[in-house]
Amino acid sequence: MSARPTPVTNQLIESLPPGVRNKLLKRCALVDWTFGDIICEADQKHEHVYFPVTGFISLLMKESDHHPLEVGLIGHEGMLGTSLVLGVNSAPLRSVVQGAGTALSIPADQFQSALREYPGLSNLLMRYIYVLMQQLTLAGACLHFHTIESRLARWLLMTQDRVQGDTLHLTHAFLAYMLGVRRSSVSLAAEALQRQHLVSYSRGNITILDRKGLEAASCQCYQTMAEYYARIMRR
Amino acid sequence: MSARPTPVTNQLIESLPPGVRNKLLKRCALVDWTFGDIICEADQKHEHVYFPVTGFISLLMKESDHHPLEVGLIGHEGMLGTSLVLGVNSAPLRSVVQGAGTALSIPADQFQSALREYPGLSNLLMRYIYVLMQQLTLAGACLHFHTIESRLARWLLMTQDRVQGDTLHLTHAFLAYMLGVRRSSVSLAAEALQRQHLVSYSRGNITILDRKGLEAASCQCYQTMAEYYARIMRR
DNA sequence: GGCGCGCAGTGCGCCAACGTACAGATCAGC
DNA sequence: GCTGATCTGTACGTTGGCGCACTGCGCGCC
Repeated sequence: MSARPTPVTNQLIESLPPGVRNKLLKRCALVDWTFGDIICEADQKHEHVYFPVTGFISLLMKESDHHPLEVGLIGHEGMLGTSLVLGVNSAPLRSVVQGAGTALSIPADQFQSALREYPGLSNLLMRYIYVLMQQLTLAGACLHFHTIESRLARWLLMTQDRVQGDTLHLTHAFLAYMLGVRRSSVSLAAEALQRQHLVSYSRGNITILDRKGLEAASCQCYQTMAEYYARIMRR
Repeated sequence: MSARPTPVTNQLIESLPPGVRNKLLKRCALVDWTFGDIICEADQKHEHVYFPVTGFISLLMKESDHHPLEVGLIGHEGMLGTSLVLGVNSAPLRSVVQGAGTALSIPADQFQSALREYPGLSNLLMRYIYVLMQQLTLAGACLHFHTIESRLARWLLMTQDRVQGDTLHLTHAFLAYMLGVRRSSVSLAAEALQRQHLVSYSRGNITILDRKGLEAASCQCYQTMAEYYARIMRR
Protein backbone atom coordinates (compact mmCIF):
# COMPACT_ATOMS: atom_id res chain seq x y z
CA MET A 1 0.00 0.00 0.00
CA SER A 2 2.55 2.55 1.04
CA ALA A 3 5.28 3.82 -1.22
CA ARG A 4 7.68 4.60 1.56
CA PRO A 5 11.29 3.59 1.17
CA THR A 6 12.22 0.98 3.73
CA PRO A 7 15.99 0.92 3.93
CA VAL A 8 17.38 -2.01 5.85
CA THR A 9 20.27 -0.06 7.19
CA ASN A 10 20.82 2.93 9.39
CA GLN A 11 20.68 6.28 7.68
CA LEU A 12 23.27 7.94 9.86
CA ILE A 13 25.75 5.22 9.13
CA GLU A 14 24.88 5.38 5.45
CA SER A 15 25.61 9.08 5.43
CA LEU A 16 29.15 8.63 6.68
CA PRO A 17 32.07 8.89 4.27
CA PRO A 18 32.75 5.31 3.13
CA GLY A 19 36.10 5.11 4.86
CA VAL A 20 34.71 6.08 8.23
CA ARG A 21 31.61 3.99 7.70
CA ASN A 22 33.51 0.80 7.14
CA LYS A 23 35.80 1.35 10.06
CA LEU A 24 32.84 1.99 12.31
CA LEU A 25 30.91 -1.00 11.02
CA LYS A 26 33.86 -3.24 11.88
CA ARG A 27 33.34 -2.39 15.53
CA CYS A 28 29.58 -2.86 15.38
CA ALA A 29 27.55 -5.93 16.22
CA LEU A 30 24.03 -6.56 15.05
CA VAL A 31 21.68 -7.11 18.00
CA ASP A 32 18.05 -8.15 18.21
CA TRP A 33 15.56 -6.15 20.15
CA THR A 34 12.34 -7.54 21.56
CA PHE A 35 9.29 -5.41 22.19
CA GLY A 36 9.39 -3.88 25.64
CA ASP A 37 13.13 -4.24 26.24
CA ILE A 38 14.46 -1.36 28.26
CA ILE A 39 17.60 -0.29 26.47
CA CYS A 40 18.58 2.30 28.99
CA GLU A 41 17.21 4.04 32.02
CA ALA A 42 17.29 7.75 32.59
CA ASP A 43 20.47 8.90 34.35
CA GLN A 44 22.23 5.62 33.83
CA LYS A 45 25.51 5.13 32.06
CA HIS A 46 25.48 4.23 28.41
CA GLU A 47 27.17 0.87 27.99
CA HIS A 48 26.48 0.78 24.28
CA VAL A 49 25.46 3.08 21.52
CA TYR A 50 22.82 1.86 19.09
CA PHE A 51 22.01 2.58 15.49
CA PRO A 52 18.57 1.07 14.88
CA VAL A 53 18.02 -0.80 11.65
CA THR A 54 14.62 -2.47 11.67
CA GLY A 55 13.87 -1.98 15.36
CA PHE A 56 12.95 1.30 16.95
CA ILE A 57 12.59 2.75 20.39
CA SER A 58 10.62 5.32 22.33
CA LEU A 59 12.21 7.97 24.46
CA LEU A 60 10.22 8.34 27.64
CA MET A 61 10.30 11.20 30.06
CA LYS A 62 9.24 10.54 33.62
CA GLU A 63 7.78 13.54 35.32
CA SER A 64 7.08 13.15 39.02
CA ASP A 65 3.57 11.88 39.77
CA HIS A 66 2.63 11.23 36.17
CA HIS A 67 3.02 8.30 33.91
CA PRO A 68 6.00 8.42 31.63
CA LEU A 69 5.37 10.32 28.46
CA GLU A 70 6.83 9.62 25.08
CA VAL A 71 8.84 12.54 23.76
CA GLY A 72 10.59 10.97 20.82
CA LEU A 73 10.84 8.01 18.54
CA ILE A 74 14.13 6.74 17.18
CA GLY A 75 14.46 4.33 14.30
CA HIS A 76 16.73 3.77 11.34
CA GLU A 77 17.04 7.51 10.81
CA GLY A 78 18.75 8.11 14.13
CA MET A 79 20.75 6.76 17.00
CA LEU A 80 20.62 6.16 20.70
CA GLY A 81 23.47 7.50 22.75
CA THR A 82 23.85 11.04 21.51
CA SER A 83 24.89 12.09 25.00
CA LEU A 84 28.26 10.52 24.40
CA VAL A 85 28.78 12.78 21.42
CA LEU A 86 28.28 15.68 23.80
CA GLY A 87 30.75 14.23 26.25
CA VAL A 88 28.20 13.20 28.85
CA ASN A 89 28.11 9.57 29.76
CA SER A 90 24.62 9.36 31.10
CA ALA A 91 21.33 8.91 29.29
CA PRO A 92 18.83 11.74 29.63
CA LEU A 93 15.76 9.57 29.14
CA ARG A 94 14.48 6.06 29.43
CA SER A 95 14.53 4.18 26.13
CA VAL A 96 12.17 1.30 25.49
CA VAL A 97 11.91 -0.92 22.46
CA GLN A 98 8.72 -0.04 20.74
CA GLY A 99 9.22 -2.05 17.58
CA ALA A 100 11.06 -5.37 17.67
CA GLY A 101 13.90 -5.66 15.22
CA THR A 102 17.60 -5.20 14.79
CA ALA A 103 20.09 -2.51 15.64
CA LEU A 104 23.80 -2.01 15.22
CA SER A 105 25.48 -1.79 18.56
CA ILE A 106 28.89 -0.58 19.57
CA PRO A 107 30.39 -0.43 23.05
CA ALA A 108 30.48 3.05 24.51
CA ASP A 109 34.25 3.24 24.88
CA GLN A 110 34.86 2.12 21.33
CA PHE A 111 32.34 4.65 20.12
CA GLN A 112 34.13 7.34 22.04
CA SER A 113 37.44 6.51 20.51
CA ALA A 114 35.83 6.42 17.07
CA LEU A 115 34.57 9.94 17.74
CA ARG A 116 38.10 11.06 18.48
CA GLU A 117 39.57 9.30 15.47
CA TYR A 118 37.02 10.38 12.87
CA PRO A 119 35.93 13.98 13.10
CA GLY A 120 33.50 13.30 10.25
CA LEU A 121 31.57 11.02 12.56
CA SER A 122 31.23 13.59 15.23
CA ASN A 123 30.26 16.29 12.70
CA LEU A 124 27.45 14.19 11.36
CA LEU A 125 26.15 13.21 14.76
CA MET A 126 26.22 16.76 16.03
CA ARG A 127 24.01 17.79 13.19
CA TYR A 128 21.71 14.94 14.16
CA ILE A 129 21.63 16.29 17.69
CA TYR A 130 20.57 19.65 16.34
CA VAL A 131 17.66 18.00 14.57
CA LEU A 132 16.76 16.05 17.67
CA MET A 133 16.63 19.24 19.69
CA GLN A 134 14.29 20.82 17.20
CA GLN A 135 12.10 17.76 17.24
CA LEU A 136 11.96 17.57 21.02
CA THR A 137 11.00 21.21 21.16
CA LEU A 138 8.29 20.84 18.59
CA ALA A 139 6.99 17.76 20.32
CA GLY A 140 6.47 19.89 23.40
CA ALA A 141 4.49 22.51 21.53
CA CYS A 142 2.50 19.77 19.82
CA LEU A 143 1.56 18.28 23.17
CA HIS A 144 0.29 21.66 24.22
CA PHE A 145 -1.62 22.76 21.16
CA HIS A 146 -2.99 19.75 19.37
CA THR A 147 -5.88 17.42 19.95
CA ILE A 148 -5.48 13.79 20.76
CA GLU A 149 -6.81 12.83 17.38
CA SER A 150 -4.18 14.68 15.39
CA ARG A 151 -1.45 13.61 17.75
CA LEU A 152 -2.56 10.02 17.33
CA ALA A 153 -2.44 10.40 13.56
CA ARG A 154 1.04 11.82 13.79
CA TRP A 155 2.17 9.04 16.04
CA LEU A 156 0.88 6.38 13.68
CA LEU A 157 2.64 7.99 10.74
CA MET A 158 5.91 8.33 12.56
CA THR A 159 5.72 4.75 13.68
CA GLN A 160 4.94 3.48 10.23
CA ASP A 161 7.96 5.33 8.91
CA ARG A 162 10.10 3.14 11.09
CA VAL A 163 8.48 -0.18 10.42
CA GLN A 164 7.99 -2.56 7.51
CA GLY A 165 4.39 -2.96 6.42
CA ASP A 166 1.12 -1.25 7.10
CA THR A 167 0.02 -3.03 10.23
CA LEU A 168 1.10 -1.97 13.67
CA HIS A 169 0.65 -4.24 16.63
CA LEU A 170 -0.56 -2.09 19.43
CA THR A 171 -3.54 -1.66 21.65
CA HIS A 172 -5.41 1.47 22.55
CA ALA A 173 -4.09 1.14 26.06
CA PHE A 174 -0.54 1.17 24.80
CA LEU A 175 -1.17 4.18 22.62
CA ALA A 176 -2.74 5.96 25.55
CA TYR A 177 0.40 5.32 27.52
CA MET A 178 2.60 6.71 24.76
CA LEU A 179 0.48 9.79 24.20
CA GLY A 180 0.03 10.46 27.89
CA VAL A 181 -3.77 10.32 27.76
CA ARG A 182 -6.65 8.08 28.87
CA ARG A 183 -7.27 4.82 27.12
CA SER A 184 -10.81 5.83 26.27
CA SER A 185 -9.64 9.06 24.69
CA VAL A 186 -7.57 6.96 22.32
CA SER A 187 -10.60 4.81 21.57
CA LEU A 188 -12.56 7.89 20.59
CA ALA A 189 -9.77 9.31 18.47
CA ALA A 190 -9.09 5.96 16.82
CA GLU A 191 -12.74 5.51 16.04
CA ALA A 192 -12.83 8.92 14.41
CA LEU A 193 -9.90 7.97 12.21
CA GLN A 194 -11.54 4.67 11.37
CA ARG A 195 -14.79 6.37 10.42
CA GLN A 196 -12.82 8.40 7.92
CA HIS A 197 -11.36 5.17 6.52
CA LEU A 198 -7.84 6.26 7.35
CA VAL A 199 -7.10 3.27 9.52
CA SER A 200 -8.81 0.10 10.59
CA TYR A 201 -8.12 -1.81 13.73
CA SER A 202 -9.19 -4.59 15.97
CA ARG A 203 -7.81 -6.17 19.06
CA GLY A 204 -4.27 -4.91 19.02
CA ASN A 205 -3.71 -4.48 15.30
CA ILE A 206 -3.93 -1.18 13.54
CA THR A 207 -3.74 -1.08 9.78
CA ILE A 208 -3.04 2.12 7.98
CA LEU A 209 -5.35 2.39 4.98
CA ASP A 210 -4.71 5.88 3.73
CA ARG A 211 -1.44 7.55 4.48
CA LYS A 212 -2.21 10.74 2.63
CA GLY A 213 -5.47 11.09 4.49
CA LEU A 214 -3.74 10.39 7.76
CA GLU A 215 -1.22 13.08 7.01
CA ALA A 216 -4.07 15.50 6.50
CA ALA A 217 -5.66 14.42 9.78
CA SER A 218 -2.42 14.71 11.68
CA CYS A 219 -0.99 17.97 12.84
CA GLN A 220 1.51 19.87 10.80
CA CYS A 221 4.17 18.66 13.21
CA TYR A 222 4.63 15.47 11.28
CA GLN A 223 5.72 17.27 8.15
CA THR A 224 7.68 19.81 10.08
CA MET A 225 9.71 17.19 11.87
CA ALA A 226 10.48 15.47 8.60
CA GLU A 227 11.62 18.77 7.15
CA TYR A 228 13.87 19.44 10.11
CA TYR A 229 15.61 16.19 9.45
CA ALA A 230 15.78 16.59 5.69
CA ARG A 231 17.09 20.12 5.81
CA ILE A 232 19.97 19.46 8.15
CA MET A 233 20.88 15.89 7.39
CA ARG A 234 20.83 15.83 3.62
CA ARG A 235 24.43 15.67 2.56
CA MET B 1 14.41 39.77 50.20
CA SER B 2 15.91 37.01 48.16
CA ALA B 3 19.20 35.37 48.97
CA ARG B 4 20.00 34.39 45.43
CA PRO B 5 23.50 34.98 44.16
CA THR B 6 23.51 37.53 41.38
CA PRO B 7 26.75 37.15 39.49
CA VAL B 8 27.48 39.95 37.05
CA THR B 9 29.20 37.69 34.61
CA ASN B 10 28.34 34.74 32.48
CA GLN B 11 28.58 31.38 34.16
CA LEU B 12 29.70 29.49 31.10
CA ILE B 13 32.55 31.89 30.58
CA GLU B 14 33.40 31.72 34.26
CA SER B 15 33.64 27.96 34.04
CA LEU B 16 36.27 28.03 31.34
CA PRO B 17 39.90 27.36 32.19
CA PRO B 18 41.44 30.81 32.81
CA GLY B 19 43.65 30.65 29.73
CA VAL B 20 40.79 29.95 27.38
CA ARG B 21 38.54 32.38 29.18
CA ASN B 22 40.86 35.32 28.75
CA LYS B 23 41.50 34.59 25.13
CA LEU B 24 37.81 34.37 24.46
CA LEU B 25 37.04 37.53 26.39
CA LYS B 26 39.53 39.41 24.25
CA ARG B 27 37.32 38.76 21.25
CA CYS B 28 34.11 39.64 23.05
CA ALA B 29 32.32 42.95 23.11
CA LEU B 30 29.79 43.96 25.72
CA VAL B 31 26.47 44.87 24.13
CA ASP B 32 23.29 46.34 25.53
CA TRP B 33 19.97 44.70 24.97
CA THR B 34 16.66 46.50 25.13
CA PHE B 35 13.43 44.78 25.98
CA GLY B 36 11.79 43.35 22.89
CA ASP B 37 14.87 43.26 20.67
CA ILE B 38 14.79 40.31 18.36
CA ILE B 39 18.25 38.83 18.57
CA CYS B 40 17.68 36.20 15.97
CA GLU B 41 14.87 34.75 13.91
CA ALA B 42 14.25 31.05 13.45
CA ASP B 43 16.14 29.59 10.50
CA GLN B 44 18.33 32.62 10.09
CA LYS B 45 22.09 32.65 10.19
CA HIS B 46 23.81 33.46 13.45
CA GLU B 47 25.88 36.58 12.97
CA HIS B 48 26.94 36.64 16.59
CA VAL B 49 27.00 34.40 19.57
CA TYR B 50 25.91 35.84 22.89
CA PHE B 51 26.71 35.12 26.49
CA PRO B 52 24.11 37.02 28.54
CA VAL B 53 25.31 38.85 31.62
CA THR B 54 22.49 40.91 33.08
CA GLY B 55 20.11 40.62 30.13
CA PHE B 56 18.20 37.52 29.21
CA ILE B 57 16.17 36.22 26.32
CA SER B 58 13.24 33.96 25.56
CA LEU B 59 13.37 31.20 23.02
CA LEU B 60 10.14 31.19 21.08
CA MET B 61 8.78 28.39 18.97
CA LYS B 62 6.33 29.28 16.24
CA GLU B 63 3.90 26.52 15.45
CA SER B 64 1.68 27.12 12.45
CA ASP B 65 -1.63 28.82 13.31
CA HIS B 66 -0.76 29.46 16.92
CA HIS B 67 0.96 32.25 18.68
CA PRO B 68 4.59 31.71 19.39
CA LEU B 69 5.23 29.81 22.56
CA GLU B 70 8.12 30.23 24.92
CA VAL B 71 10.14 27.06 25.27
CA GLY B 72 13.20 28.32 27.07
CA LEU B 73 14.80 31.15 28.93
CA ILE B 74 18.47 31.98 28.63
CA GLY B 75 20.35 34.24 30.97
CA HIS B 76 23.75 34.44 32.58
CA GLU B 77 23.81 30.69 33.03
CA GLY B 78 23.77 30.00 29.32
CA MET B 79 24.42 31.18 25.83
CA LEU B 80 22.71 31.90 22.56
CA GLY B 81 24.16 30.28 19.49
CA THR B 82 24.63 26.68 20.52
CA SER B 83 23.85 25.62 16.96
CA LEU B 84 27.30 26.76 15.94
CA VAL B 85 28.82 24.37 18.44
CA LEU B 86 26.97 21.61 16.61
CA GLY B 87 28.23 22.82 13.29
CA VAL B 88 24.93 24.22 12.07
CA ASN B 89 24.89 27.87 11.20
CA SER B 90 21.21 28.54 11.56
CA ALA B 91 19.17 29.32 14.64
CA PRO B 92 16.47 26.81 15.53
CA LEU B 93 14.23 29.33 17.29
CA ARG B 94 13.40 32.98 17.51
CA SER B 95 15.13 34.74 20.38
CA VAL B 96 13.68 37.87 21.94
CA VAL B 97 15.09 40.01 24.70
CA GLN B 98 12.93 39.45 27.70
CA GLY B 99 15.03 41.31 30.23
CA ALA B 100 17.00 44.37 29.23
CA GLY B 101 20.65 44.26 30.15
CA THR B 102 24.08 43.34 28.89
CA ALA B 103 25.57 40.42 27.07
CA LEU B 104 28.98 39.46 25.82
CA SER B 105 28.93 39.15 22.07
CA ILE B 106 31.36 37.55 19.68
CA PRO B 107 31.12 37.34 15.89
CA ALA B 108 30.12 33.93 14.63
CA ASP B 109 33.28 33.28 12.62
CA GLN B 110 35.53 34.22 15.51
CA PHE B 111 33.54 31.99 17.79
CA GLN B 112 33.94 29.14 15.34
CA SER B 113 37.67 29.54 15.20
CA ALA B 114 37.78 29.73 18.98
CA LEU B 115 35.94 26.41 19.05
CA ARG B 116 38.61 24.89 16.86
CA GLU B 117 41.47 26.37 18.84
CA TYR B 118 40.24 25.54 22.31
CA PRO B 119 38.74 22.09 22.72
CA GLY B 120 37.95 22.98 26.31
CA LEU B 121 35.46 25.53 25.07
CA SER B 122 33.66 23.09 22.90
CA ASN B 123 33.62 20.47 25.66
CA LEU B 124 31.98 22.84 28.07
CA LEU B 125 29.42 24.07 25.59
CA MET B 126 28.49 20.57 24.51
CA ARG B 127 27.69 19.74 28.08
CA TYR B 128 25.54 22.85 28.17
CA ILE B 129 23.72 21.63 25.07
CA TYR B 130 22.99 18.39 26.85
CA VAL B 131 21.40 20.32 29.69
CA LEU B 132 19.45 22.45 27.27
CA MET B 133 18.04 19.36 25.62
CA GLN B 134 16.90 18.01 28.93
CA GLN B 135 15.31 21.31 29.79
CA LEU B 136 13.50 21.61 26.48
CA THR B 137 12.16 18.12 26.88
CA LEU B 138 10.95 18.74 30.38
CA ALA B 139 9.39 22.01 29.33
CA GLY B 140 7.30 20.04 26.88
CA ALA B 141 6.06 17.64 29.50
CA CYS B 142 5.41 20.54 31.84
CA LEU B 143 3.24 22.22 29.25
CA HIS B 144 1.24 19.06 28.96
CA PHE B 145 0.78 18.11 32.58
CA HIS B 146 0.74 21.22 34.71
CA THR B 147 -1.79 23.88 35.45
CA ILE B 148 -1.36 27.45 34.43
CA GLU B 149 -0.91 28.48 38.02
CA SER B 150 2.07 26.27 38.65
CA ARG B 151 3.58 27.06 35.31
CA LEU B 152 3.25 30.73 36.07
CA ALA B 153 4.98 30.24 39.39
CA ARG B 154 7.79 28.40 37.67
CA TRP B 155 8.12 31.09 35.08
CA LEU B 156 8.37 33.81 37.69
CA LEU B 157 11.03 31.91 39.57
CA MET B 158 13.07 31.24 36.48
CA THR B 159 12.86 34.84 35.49
CA GLN B 160 13.85 36.10 38.87
CA ASP B 161 16.89 33.84 38.75
CA ARG B 162 18.09 35.82 35.78
CA VAL B 163 17.37 39.30 37.05
CA GLN B 164 18.54 41.63 39.80
CA GLY B 165 15.91 42.43 42.36
CA ASP B 166 12.50 41.14 43.27
CA THR B 167 10.35 43.13 40.91
CA LEU B 168 9.65 42.08 37.37
CA HIS B 169 8.21 44.48 34.86
CA LEU B 170 5.63 42.57 32.95
CA THR B 171 1.94 42.61 32.31
CA HIS B 172 -0.53 39.76 32.43
CA ALA B 173 -0.86 40.05 28.67
CA PHE B 174 2.84 39.51 28.24
CA LEU B 175 2.85 36.54 30.56
CA ALA B 176 -0.06 35.05 28.68
CA TYR B 177 1.90 35.37 25.51
CA MET B 178 4.89 33.62 27.03
CA LEU B 179 2.89 30.82 28.56
CA GLY B 180 0.75 30.31 25.49
CA VAL B 181 -2.54 30.93 27.31
CA ARG B 182 -5.29 33.56 27.53
CA ARG B 183 -4.63 36.79 29.26
CA SER B 184 -7.50 36.25 31.65
CA SER B 185 -6.18 32.85 32.64
CA VAL B 186 -3.03 34.59 33.77
CA SER B 187 -5.10 37.09 35.73
CA LEU B 188 -6.80 34.25 37.56
CA ALA B 189 -3.56 32.42 38.25
CA ALA B 190 -1.80 35.60 39.33
CA GLU B 191 -4.63 36.47 41.64
CA ALA B 192 -4.42 33.05 43.22
CA LEU B 193 -0.71 33.55 43.87
CA GLN B 194 -1.38 37.00 45.25
CA ARG B 195 -4.06 35.70 47.60
CA GLN B 196 -1.46 33.34 49.02
CA HIS B 197 0.88 36.34 49.54
CA LEU B 198 3.50 34.84 47.26
CA VAL B 199 3.56 37.78 44.89
CA SER B 200 1.97 41.16 44.60
CA TYR B 201 1.42 43.09 41.44
CA SER B 202 -0.18 46.03 39.82
CA ARG B 203 -0.13 47.47 36.36
CA GLY B 204 2.87 45.82 34.90
CA ASN B 205 4.96 45.22 37.99
CA ILE B 206 5.14 41.93 39.76
CA THR B 207 6.97 41.69 43.04
CA ILE B 208 7.98 38.36 44.42
CA LEU B 209 7.24 38.28 48.12
CA ASP B 210 7.92 34.71 49.08
CA ARG B 211 10.29 32.68 46.96
CA LYS B 212 10.02 29.56 49.07
CA GLY B 213 6.27 29.66 48.86
CA LEU B 214 6.41 30.24 45.16
CA GLU B 215 8.65 27.24 44.77
CA ALA B 216 6.05 25.18 46.57
CA ALA B 217 3.32 26.53 44.34
CA SER B 218 5.30 25.91 41.19
CA CYS B 219 5.64 22.53 39.61
CA GLN B 220 8.53 20.28 40.35
CA CYS B 221 9.96 21.22 36.97
CA TYR B 222 11.63 24.28 38.42
CA GLN B 223 13.78 22.26 40.77
CA THR B 224 14.35 19.57 38.23
CA MET B 225 15.68 21.98 35.65
CA ALA B 226 18.01 23.51 38.17
CA GLU B 227 19.27 20.04 39.05
CA TYR B 228 19.86 19.20 35.41
CA TYR B 229 22.09 22.20 35.14
CA ALA B 230 23.87 21.66 38.41
CA ARG B 231 24.57 18.00 37.83
CA ILE B 232 26.15 18.39 34.43
CA MET B 233 27.71 21.82 34.60
CA ARG B 234 29.34 21.77 37.99
CA ARG B 235 33.02 21.52 37.27
C1' DG C 1 -17.70 -25.81 23.00
C1' DG C 2 -17.51 -23.21 26.80
C1' DC C 3 -14.75 -20.13 29.84
C1' DG C 4 -11.96 -16.46 30.85
C1' DC C 5 -9.34 -12.67 29.77
C1' DG C 6 -7.82 -8.92 27.17
C1' DC C 7 -9.46 -5.36 24.20
C1' DA C 8 -12.65 -1.82 22.80
C1' DG C 9 -17.17 0.93 23.30
C1' DT C 10 -19.72 3.89 26.09
C1' DG C 11 -21.60 6.76 29.79
C1' DC C 12 -21.36 9.90 33.75
C1' DG C 13 -19.99 13.95 36.18
C1' DC C 14 -16.17 17.10 36.51
C1' DC C 15 -12.69 20.50 35.59
C1' DA C 16 -9.15 23.40 33.32
C1' DA C 17 -8.76 26.23 29.90
C1' DC C 18 -10.79 28.38 25.84
C1' DG C 19 -12.74 32.65 23.05
C1' DT C 20 -14.99 36.64 23.58
C1' DA C 21 -16.48 40.61 25.68
C1' DC C 22 -17.06 44.38 28.66
C1' DA C 23 -16.49 47.15 32.90
C1' DG C 24 -13.61 49.23 36.33
C1' DA C 25 -9.16 50.98 37.72
C1' DT C 26 -5.00 53.62 37.33
C1' DC C 27 -1.55 56.09 35.14
C1' DA C 28 0.65 59.63 31.63
C1' DG C 29 0.21 63.56 29.16
C1' DC C 30 -1.89 67.59 27.94
C1' DG D 1 -8.27 67.93 36.23
C1' DC D 2 -9.77 65.69 32.12
C1' DT D 3 -8.82 62.29 28.41
C1' DG D 4 -7.19 58.35 26.44
C1' DA D 5 -4.63 54.42 26.74
C1' DT D 6 -3.34 50.58 29.23
C1' DC D 7 -3.91 47.17 32.55
C1' DT D 8 -6.77 44.06 35.29
C1' DG D 9 -11.25 41.84 37.05
C1' DT D 10 -14.98 39.26 35.79
C1' DA D 11 -18.56 37.05 33.21
C1' DC D 12 -20.72 33.69 29.81
C1' DG D 13 -21.09 29.66 27.25
C1' DT D 14 -18.15 26.06 25.06
C1' DT D 15 -14.85 22.41 24.56
C1' DG D 16 -11.35 18.90 25.13
C1' DG D 17 -9.89 15.94 28.13
C1' DC D 18 -10.10 13.76 32.78
C1' DG D 19 -11.15 9.73 36.18
C1' DC D 20 -13.89 6.11 36.83
C1' DA D 21 -16.70 2.33 35.86
C1' DC D 22 -19.28 -0.99 33.49
C1' DT D 23 -20.61 -3.51 29.28
C1' DG D 24 -19.88 -6.32 25.37
C1' DC D 25 -17.17 -8.53 22.00
C1' DG D 26 -13.95 -11.98 20.33
C1' DC D 27 -9.89 -14.65 20.60
C1' DG D 28 -7.23 -18.32 22.72
C1' DC D 29 -7.09 -22.10 25.67
C1' DC D 30 -8.36 -26.17 27.99
